[in-house]
Amino acid sequence: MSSPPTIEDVANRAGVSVATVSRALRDLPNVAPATRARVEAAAAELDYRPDPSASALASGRTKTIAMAVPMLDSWYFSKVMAGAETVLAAAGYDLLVFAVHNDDPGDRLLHRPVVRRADALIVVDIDISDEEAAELAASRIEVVAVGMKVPQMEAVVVDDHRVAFDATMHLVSLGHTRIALIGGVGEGRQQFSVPIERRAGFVAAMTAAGLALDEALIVDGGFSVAGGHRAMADLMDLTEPPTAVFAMSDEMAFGALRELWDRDMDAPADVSVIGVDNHDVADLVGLTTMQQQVVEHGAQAARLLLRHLLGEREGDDVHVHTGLIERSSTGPPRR
Amino acid sequence: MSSPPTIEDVANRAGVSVATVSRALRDLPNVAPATRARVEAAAAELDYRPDPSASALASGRTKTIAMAVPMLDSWYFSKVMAGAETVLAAAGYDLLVFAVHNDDPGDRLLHRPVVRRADALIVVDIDISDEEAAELAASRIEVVAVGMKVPQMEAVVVDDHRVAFDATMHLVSLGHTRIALIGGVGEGRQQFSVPIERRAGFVAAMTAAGLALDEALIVDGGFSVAGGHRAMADLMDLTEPPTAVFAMSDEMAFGALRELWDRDMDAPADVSVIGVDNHDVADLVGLTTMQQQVVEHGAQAARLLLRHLLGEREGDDVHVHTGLIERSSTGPPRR
DNA sequence: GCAAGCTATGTAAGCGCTTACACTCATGGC
DNA sequence: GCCATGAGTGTAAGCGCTTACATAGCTTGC
Repeated sequence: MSSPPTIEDVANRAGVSVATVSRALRDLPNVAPATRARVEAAAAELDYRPDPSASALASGRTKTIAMAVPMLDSWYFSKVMAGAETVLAAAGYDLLVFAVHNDDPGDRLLHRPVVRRADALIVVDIDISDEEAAELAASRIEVVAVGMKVPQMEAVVVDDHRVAFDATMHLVSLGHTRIALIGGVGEGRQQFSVPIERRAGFVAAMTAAGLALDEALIVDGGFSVAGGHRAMADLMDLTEPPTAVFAMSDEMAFGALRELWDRDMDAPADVSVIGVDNHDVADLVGLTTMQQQVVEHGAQAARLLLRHLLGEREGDDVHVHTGLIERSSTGPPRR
Repeated sequence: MSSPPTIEDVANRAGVSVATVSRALRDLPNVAPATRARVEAAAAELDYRPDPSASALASGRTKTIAMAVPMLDSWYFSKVMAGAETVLAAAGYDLLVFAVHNDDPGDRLLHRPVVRRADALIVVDIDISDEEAAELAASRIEVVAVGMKVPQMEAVVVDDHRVAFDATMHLVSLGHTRIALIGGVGEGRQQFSVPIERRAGFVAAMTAAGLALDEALIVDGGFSVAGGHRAMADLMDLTEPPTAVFAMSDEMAFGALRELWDRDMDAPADVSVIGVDNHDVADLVGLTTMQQQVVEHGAQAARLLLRHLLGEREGDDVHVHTGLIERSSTGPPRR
């Protein structure tokens, strides 16, 4: 007998029907304790594990959660993924991950075969059109968003407006008046709320502080180290460069720092730099940042989803908080 | 009709049998071009996508690859994952990821239900006993290892002995004689070849250089920033601290640098530090390192696996190479 | 012109589960 | 003592595909 044991093998060995085996092994009621024990013993002896495909086909539930991210090899997404996986694994769910490139607008989530494999979907920072959101809401699949806000979809949300406002205000309070923003919207992404909200928060803070808004100081860093590097180069090439920079992510801030060092400049002596995330190495390079509990974002999304799958839908977003961590990359402007 | 269309709906609409639909949609031979076109049109009109569970149950193939890593939120693993996902997605396979904590020896891979969902398994830096390796080899599941060498299992391998030898020799060539090793084996991991080989390479280089081996200079950094930090603290507290450190990973090297800076010391002025990986921020902090094409490790593993699944098994490991990237964290010892 | 050999298609038997429904006994209230 | 009740178990019908096998129609060679 080389192929794996089936439920029938277990039933024969335990001397009961397959239905009883199915019930016993899934802890359903109406199974006599003695029978349950016999079934469990038989299953253990045969090293039986139910076939997930068969189980999914018969029950309609896959016990799998899919997770869509713009890219797999980024610090933020791997943290979110880790947080979700821990919670899901504990609940007996498996995690199917896939990348959806935000710059490919034809790539509709629901058209991905992978989504059919899952009971639910966690979307992280994916640009979703209203139309697609409606399609998702109408589908069989439960969806929870992380990071961005999509109409009708529950989410683990950061108050991005406030994060940006606070970060900018930190620079303002140090005395800066010429403050740049390194953000990123990118080509295909229209609805992606994170950069939009953070930009709005930045603008609100500048306005609140009575500071002029110079469009030349708002540049795109594509949420990557390399992008932040380039963006900072552009800023420093201006005839009147900024004295402080708010980067929408630590990775872009790293790139910005790198560019300063390339120019034999330093933070905060020449330019103050603040990021968002509290990346693992932010501490190492002394980056002031708005801390996020990123692993917790994933864990919360997973918990929210599990509640949905149990039918408890209270329709409330989960709000996660941020806070300023002051390190050595920000300080008063040079006079 | 709220539930998704089935193959039967497509068959009715196209006026053929379900068998023909199945064949037409999977590009099998012996389908008349006109019929195929009609089936494809019907499928498109209904927005039909086959149910993966049903397909898996009937065919025995899930079109899914599972990937086991010690943890999801580490730079190295997320890169490997990304490399594999890109290749697998292009071939129509989905990626199921899960964490196997190396310090839990009771956690056998084959006993994980998740593995039953997959046609094949990529294991990355997982501590696998010979017994478990044999069990895997005998199973229905194809397995490819990344990073570590397991008997009977094809792998994407780094010549870890050489990496360590070369890194150590770089320090030796700069004139260092008191060289420390920050590595990591950890409790439960007995067979995990990466630290074992790297340690051997370190020892070989020291011996080749005619240098004394001081066991006090070999410390555990657990392959994390925090662990490297602690390890470096222990080293610097020695009555005779090292003048150079070889850390088995960049993340541990970052921790080591951090500890130096905490002590108002610097690399390479006080201690030279070299790592392995060429982590995204290694460049930023000027870390000398042994470069690895980590994304490529995952991609190669995926390609190897796809070949296996097509029945082409040539039994050859894929070797990936490393090279020294000299930056500012290494230099001659202070005299 | 006909058997042999194709190609194109259909028929139907599973794949290994879950679950609605039916059934058999105990048990208990009256 | 009888019927309603409910706990424990079995029977069997799917779930939506894949695929071995059967069949029907066309070529082709001689």
